[in-house]
Amino acid sequence: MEKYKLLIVEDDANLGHVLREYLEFKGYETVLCADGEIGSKTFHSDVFDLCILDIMMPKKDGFTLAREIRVSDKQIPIVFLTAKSMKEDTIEGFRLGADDFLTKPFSMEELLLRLKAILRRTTGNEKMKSGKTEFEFGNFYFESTKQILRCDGEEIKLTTKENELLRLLSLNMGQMLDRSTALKKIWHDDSYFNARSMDVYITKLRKHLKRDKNIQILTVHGHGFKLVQMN
Amino acid sequence: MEKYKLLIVEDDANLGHVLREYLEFKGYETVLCADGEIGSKTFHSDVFDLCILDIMMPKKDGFTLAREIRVSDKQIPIVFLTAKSMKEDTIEGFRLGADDFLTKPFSMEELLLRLKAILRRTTGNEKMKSGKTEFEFGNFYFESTKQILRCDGEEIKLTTKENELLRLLSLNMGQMLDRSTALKKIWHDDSYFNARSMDVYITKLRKHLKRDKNIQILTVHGHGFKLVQMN
DNA sequence: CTTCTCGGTTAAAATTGGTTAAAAGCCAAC
DNA sequence: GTTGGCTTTTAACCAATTTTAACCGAGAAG
Repeated sequence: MEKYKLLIVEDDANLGHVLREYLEFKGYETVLCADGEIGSKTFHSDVFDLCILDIMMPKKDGFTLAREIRVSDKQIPIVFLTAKSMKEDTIEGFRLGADDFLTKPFSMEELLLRLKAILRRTTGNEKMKSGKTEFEFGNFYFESTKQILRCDGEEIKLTTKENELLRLLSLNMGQMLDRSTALKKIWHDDSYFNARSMDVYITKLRKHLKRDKNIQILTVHGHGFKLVQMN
Repeated sequence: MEKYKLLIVEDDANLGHVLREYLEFKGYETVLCADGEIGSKTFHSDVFDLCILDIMMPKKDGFTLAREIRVSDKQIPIVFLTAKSMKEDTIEGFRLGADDFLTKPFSMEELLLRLKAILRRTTGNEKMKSGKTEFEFGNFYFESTKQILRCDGEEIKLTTKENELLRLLSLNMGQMLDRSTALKKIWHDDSYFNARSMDVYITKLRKHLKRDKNIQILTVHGHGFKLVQMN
């Protein structure tokens, strides 16, 4: 059984520590970041199922971070923690696609209940992201831990980069995968040459995916790519 | 029952001695290092379950050491000891993925409780690392203390290096083993020739592992290797 | 329609890894 | 000490992966 992976961004070391301890004890995998900037870097270099963001933080506040996160990921649930129950905050937060709000102080039990509710809701749609390693689409069966793409009994061995790129595309099946998101997660740097390199790998993947013409990588000009099933 | 193995890095000889004495009495195996540099060397040449690092130390402070440790091992729990309850320290520590903080003076009982909590949490995920000497995967049974790899009643005698490399891979079954981590732990130095030597041993291990085609060493280009079970 | 940017494809270059064999090192028996 | 067998390192060559480069075409903007 896979664990959900949570990104916690909280500058109060005590609260952060307590959150982390409690949620890990409850069976979640967590990554704790001490401010918004670190939170941003961490988000862009890993895959999470949910984000818990404090609003008031040094360097980069929770709303700004959420806005950034939404650019790369339209769906990931975001829960805000806020010290005062300011109405403006609440409104702006929901506008950004917040999935929940907790006003400090809150009980750990309450947080847990809400997380469960959100994950139950979203898991229905698209399943756990972080731990997902096997995908099925068209005639393909893709096992990313083994770096293997199967198609009608045939076994295609993928190289490391092919594998990572196809995994990101599969995680976002039907949705657009942003160019710079992919570059940051796989090449760890969004530069001209890495972008060209990524194009080369898109070509390679398209060649592999030719085995089922219903599965295609569409390009969203100026923004990214999208893995889709045509039927 | 195996013992957990703790790395203690503490420059105060008295405190270090007390810590060591107490924790060994409580059933842990410990290695005590007197400064950050020795701590670094020791970490890279053995396998531990948890690190206890003093922050202020001569030659190399605890944070710098933690940063180094995190490069090779993203998971190992790190507990910091700090003389003053400086907030900056705390924040920087958590950023690095600290699992706990203790401000001196602390009671041995408190330390013990916290260690137990952390080890209970992490042992769930990935089991005790340091003391594990026997592994089972596919048709193989690998006894690293005896340097023997068994497969269907057949007994393959491993050389020292083959044995150490297979042990590291087995400890990280399914996860990537970083090239430089392996080089530091087995060859004690990450250099060009040692890297080539390691490649030779990967070839040797692959030959041995051919007996069960479901067990494979995958290469993660530019980063390392991964022992996986294909079914 | 023209121009400019962005992406697609292919091939060459650079880097990294795999395999084999020979050389060097080590250790124990004689 | 010397010999012989085994382990480890070095070296050379080859193969795979990734990056860079060049060229071309499609799509957006004016």
